[in-house]
Amino acid sequence: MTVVTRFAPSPTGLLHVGGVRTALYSWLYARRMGGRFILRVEDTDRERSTEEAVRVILEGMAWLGLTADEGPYYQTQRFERYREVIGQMMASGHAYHCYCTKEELDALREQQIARKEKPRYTGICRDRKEPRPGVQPVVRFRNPTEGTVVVEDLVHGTVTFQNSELDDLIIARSDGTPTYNFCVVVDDKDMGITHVIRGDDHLNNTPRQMNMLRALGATPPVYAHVPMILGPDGAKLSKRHGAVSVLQYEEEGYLPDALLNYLVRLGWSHGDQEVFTREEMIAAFDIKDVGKAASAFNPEKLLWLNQQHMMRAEPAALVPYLRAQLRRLGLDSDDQRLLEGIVVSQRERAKTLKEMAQNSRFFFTETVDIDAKAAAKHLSGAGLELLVKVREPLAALPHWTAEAIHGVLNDLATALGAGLGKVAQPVRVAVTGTAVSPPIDATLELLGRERTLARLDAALRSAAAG
RNA sequence: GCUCCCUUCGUCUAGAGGCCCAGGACAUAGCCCUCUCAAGGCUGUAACACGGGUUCGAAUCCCGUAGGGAGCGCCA
Repeated sequence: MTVVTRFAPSPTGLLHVGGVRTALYSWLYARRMGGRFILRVEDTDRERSTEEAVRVILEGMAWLGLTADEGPYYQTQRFERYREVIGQMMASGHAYHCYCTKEELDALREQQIARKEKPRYTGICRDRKEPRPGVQPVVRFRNPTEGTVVVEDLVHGTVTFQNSELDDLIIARSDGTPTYNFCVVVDDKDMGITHVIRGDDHLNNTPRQMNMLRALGATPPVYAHVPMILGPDGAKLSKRHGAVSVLQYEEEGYLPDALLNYLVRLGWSHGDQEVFTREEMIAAFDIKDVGKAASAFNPEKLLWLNQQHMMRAEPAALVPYLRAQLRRLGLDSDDQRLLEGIVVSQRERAKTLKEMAQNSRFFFTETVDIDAKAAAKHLSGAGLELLVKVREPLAALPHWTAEAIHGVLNDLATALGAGLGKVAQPVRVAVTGTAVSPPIDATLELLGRERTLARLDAALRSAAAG
């Protein structure tokens, strides 16, 4: 049997890492099993659903490369179908009209809470034959009153619920629109979902959904309820910590594969392996290995993984991401050799592509502003003399390569009886404006001879002027 | 309140009765490497929530306790 999974977000808030992880697990499982992955937008709550949230879902999934084999489907476009199924259930007696008013139900709930009981609908209208004048009824599902519902959950194991704990939930509001738990059931059945992988906040909904599925003559799918993600502080994900749109991570310069890698390891592991390519994830992932406990989001580890992915990637593959970040800084270049060179020399000193772009500004500007502290330390008397001494041999180099540049600086250091640092730092400051950069030889090669010499001259001039 | 779920280093996890005085990773401390910053290497600090059982033997099985979470809506 072909595995069919789905990701069914509701566009009432922005897609964040919690949602992404359940999407990832569903996607991975489908890929691993050679099945299909469906995207379904659960937008039945027209009040709270927003276009912006839908956009983030679609763009976020695209950015992450979690491509769906089917969809996106929208529940708001399936109302016809839901009405039809409600009709069937009414006809078969699996559903009935309930004429209790909201006020009556609220009162009932209050009484139950006062009595320290679990608030629930008691089935007042179950056997009602006549309509109640002036009240638009809702439709309720007639839940079995006895026996148990057993969920064989792939992550939690066997979970048993008593039917007596379940009440008759509303499947259609008085205005005729269907409710969430009902739509899910109809959709999962119609779309042939074989494995429902979702947040464990839905575990309590599962027995009702299974009962409805059975009432419709369907066999319930296999369920896997994955734990939620907590903020770094161990509390529920908040706006302040982690509950931001996934697209925020793109802006911050994270690689989609790194985010996915981080998320897949949050609650799942495969031996001691920490870094996974997409293919490795697919090959190694099994929903059965997912842990049961909620886990805290750790931004530092994400950062580390992002760098690991940058260091392992094909440099050319990172160029488009780097350019996107550069453009944000108002910089750009189509010099592929330069961009790849920057990637190679900067990726071990940047955790994100944003940081890489920021650290690489000096490659793209005509001139540089020299950091005052760095100048004071490295461009004082001795430093300036070095700039003078290094200028001529650099200008005279037949081939402008890192190797040749290294030779010049090394020879000079030897001649002065000093370490390479004595020579490299003044040059670095003059040329990059700061005391930190990739190795000086690689930096100069990428920068090019003209700009190197021009910056040495500029540094000497401004020192003379100042 | 009721029902359901969860509990190994600060964090993510390995561990399915002896291989564990608990392993890996991030973070953190120290050292090494070194032209800066990194990256990398090495070393260290650091955990089985608690209490009872079962067993020759328990992080692993059972029972409680505590703590955390979710659900209980004409929200999803």
